Amino acid sequence: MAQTDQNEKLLLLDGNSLAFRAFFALHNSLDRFTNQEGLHTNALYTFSNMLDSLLASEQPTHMLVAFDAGKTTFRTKMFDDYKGTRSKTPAELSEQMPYFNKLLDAYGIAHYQLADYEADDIIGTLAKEANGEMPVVVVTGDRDLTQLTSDNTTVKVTVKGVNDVEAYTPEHLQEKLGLTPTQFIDLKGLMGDNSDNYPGVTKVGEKTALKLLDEYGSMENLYEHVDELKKSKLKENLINDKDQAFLSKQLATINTDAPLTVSLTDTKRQEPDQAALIRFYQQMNFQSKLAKLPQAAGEEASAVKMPEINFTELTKANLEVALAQKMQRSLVIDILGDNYHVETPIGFAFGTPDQWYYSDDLSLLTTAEVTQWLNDPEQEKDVFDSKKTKVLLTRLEVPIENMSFDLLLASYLLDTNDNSNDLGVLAQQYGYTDVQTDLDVYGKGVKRAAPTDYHELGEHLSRKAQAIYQLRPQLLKQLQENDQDQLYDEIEAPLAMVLAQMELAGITIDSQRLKQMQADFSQTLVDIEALIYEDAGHEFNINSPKQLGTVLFEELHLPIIKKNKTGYSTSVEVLEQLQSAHPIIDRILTYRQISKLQSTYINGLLKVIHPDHKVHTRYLQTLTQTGRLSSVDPNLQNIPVRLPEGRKIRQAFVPSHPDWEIFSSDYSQVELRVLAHVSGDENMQAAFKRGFDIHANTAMKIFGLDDPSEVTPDMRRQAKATNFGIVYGISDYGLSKNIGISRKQAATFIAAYFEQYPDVKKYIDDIVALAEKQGYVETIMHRRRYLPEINSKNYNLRSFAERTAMNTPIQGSAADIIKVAMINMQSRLQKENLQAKMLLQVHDELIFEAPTEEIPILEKIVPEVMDSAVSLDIPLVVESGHGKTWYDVKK
DNA sequence: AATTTCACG
DNA sequence: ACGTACGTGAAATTA
Repeated sequence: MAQTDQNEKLLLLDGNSLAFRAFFALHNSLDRFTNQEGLHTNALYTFSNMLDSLLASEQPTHMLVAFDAGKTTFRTKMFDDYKGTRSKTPAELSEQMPYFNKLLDAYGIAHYQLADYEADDIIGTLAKEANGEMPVVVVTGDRDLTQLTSDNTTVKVTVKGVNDVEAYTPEHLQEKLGLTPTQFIDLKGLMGDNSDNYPGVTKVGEKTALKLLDEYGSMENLYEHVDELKKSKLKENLINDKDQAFLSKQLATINTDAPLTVSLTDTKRQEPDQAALIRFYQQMNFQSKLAKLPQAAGEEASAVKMPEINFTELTKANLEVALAQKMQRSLVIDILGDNYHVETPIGFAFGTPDQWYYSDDLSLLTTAEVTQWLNDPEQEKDVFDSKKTKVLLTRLEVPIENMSFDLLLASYLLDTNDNSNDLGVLAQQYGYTDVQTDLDVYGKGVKRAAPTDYHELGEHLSRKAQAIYQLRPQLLKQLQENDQDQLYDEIEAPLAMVLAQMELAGITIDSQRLKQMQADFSQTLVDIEALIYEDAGHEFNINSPKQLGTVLFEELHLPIIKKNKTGYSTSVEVLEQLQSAHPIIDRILTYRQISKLQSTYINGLLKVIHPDHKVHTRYLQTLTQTGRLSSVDPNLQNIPVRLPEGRKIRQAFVPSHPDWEIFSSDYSQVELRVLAHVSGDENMQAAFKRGFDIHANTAMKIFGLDDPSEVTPDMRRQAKATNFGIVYGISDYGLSKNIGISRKQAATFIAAYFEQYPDVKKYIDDIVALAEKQGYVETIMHRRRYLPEINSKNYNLRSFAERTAMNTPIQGSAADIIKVAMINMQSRLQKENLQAKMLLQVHDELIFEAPTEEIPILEKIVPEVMDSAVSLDIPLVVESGHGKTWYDVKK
């Protein structure tokens, strides 16, 4: 036997199966992946990424990609209907198939197909040949190939998408299914294969087949003893389908003696042909792949580089010429990081495709010429992020009007999934490839900086401006086609300006108050720490779930309630169940609570206070999948309120002037009201129209009570959880876990709920069906969320998509409503000439500061504006409160 | 960079 | 037979 060379390794890929996986991995962005010739490229793109990552992780010296040769094989001769029910390969994939070989040639990787044989047989034959020569790794999307696994061969099967693989060795196969590789074939023989369309034994699926094999070892032995089985349907089926079973087994068996015209030596990897690779990437429009090529090749790539554009430096001398005519222009102002409240721009560019102007001299922005242009409501400005642009210019004390197109906002509305904050990435997705990403030009981490070459900065800024200009018509048209132009024009675009003002206003922090709390908490933490160490018998890091797990479950031997990926779970949920078991638990819970407040809220907030004594959050308007805002740096949408200790943090949020107050209004039960509206459920609508307590009302209904007085607090609590559950896309298991009842009882609740609110049930069923049919769901304002996984065969993915199909129209419509209210509110404050300022939004709540004398006015107009934001079948109810600090705002 | 935990609606 | 609530952001530890 030949000596096994430690360094040699053969990698065999199942080409067709992986091409399929690659195609469907990016199926939802199919139309974004086309090249200049209109060829779809998604499968090729994913496949080439897959190659890169496999080459890096496996480092094979030998490699071959096997493909199926055609429709007919020796198997179809044995069984006419073999793969007979396979649906036709989508045309968008077929057209890509010829290019896989070109790609592999450029990579220097062998590929092979053989008439009458499938890719499996080629792989099996080569794997056998390599036995004793070098180890083999097979990568496929098809679990059937696990029959090839041996001491020499590992079979990696893609789990989801293309990046996750499950590695099958004989040991793993044994562990997972209790089978040897040979028994796997018997498994297929007994159970058949739906996708390959061979039958196996009637009514025998994986479970039954595994049981039989566990008992009898093989199909042959099973049939020798089939008479001994006791009389049953199973026995009958086994006997009747015996021939079918053995035929299926034959079909499932991979032929490891295929008459290949290639051998192991032909699979040796060749040097990649860089020039061919570059040509291929260019033909396919894979800009990101071009960019990642090694240096030498990269230079070659940029030698054939992007088309020319006209850009020149803006100076005092050409300023007047640059802005001479009134016209639509695009404008780009760049900073290196994310925080436009503190960073200084590195440069800007504006103009039209005829001529772009750029500069890093910010003082040019404050010249009369530029200011006049920016401030002219008759001249349209196209930008990438209008809120950011507005804030940066405001900080430079330059007013701006009429940013009529915001590429970032528009693309977010079109598809929340494929949105990106990097213009370069986004432009590429829309097939516009003449612009680099910020990552490419500015770098990342400590190396992030403006290019040393000023000209290069100018080109990048100009190309970005050009991309905005060129994408505008395309995106506006798509918005119109989606019936989303109102959502853009009347909600998101004006909201961006409102948010800019709120962020700029900021909210004042009483840092003395925070520091005082900091000192108190420090002392408390030291005290509890000592007690915990005493309980444990030694010191350890309480903040480390790992160390805490060791102390609780190995040293103190407390019962293990739940595990996670890395070990024992120590979450509140678990600790609460252990509370009675040991005094250390209560102390840990207190420690956790205080240390959370200390690190996230006290220290966290102190870190981000500006010299004006305020924090200026950034609202991310284009992030969430539902249309909500999110808040970062700091997050002001999760300031503690539920527990009394944490709630005190709110005492540090104060008005910016003495004799002013904090004022706040929130919607009462918006999401359930939205549900009542969109479902049209009469019972639920009646409860809201009559002003009932909705949770008590639900309690009466599901517990079958006649009078609200019979509702106990616990019944109301359970009904409330059920109401929430419905909004989240309920399951009996989830509800039972949440309110601590049995699953069966939870199921009864849900059934009673649907009986009492029948149209809610109907709505849930209908919206899922609609999502399956059209691939997306919508809010009342036509905000869209695509759910590509709604028809997935994977139960988890599909279930998740179904729950989001139910939840998104509700959460998203509530977001629509408060956004409208915010826009109306801002103009109302201006119209009434009030000093009051809108400062924060927390999903269903708006927070203001105002001189004390304006509070009575706010008490009238804020609820008025909020409850009239949209007109629903049921009224919207708003509750308000005010006080010296945010803490003192009680409703 | 990933994981765990916990704060909010 | 299977594994579950929806949407977020930040801090700390660990790898």
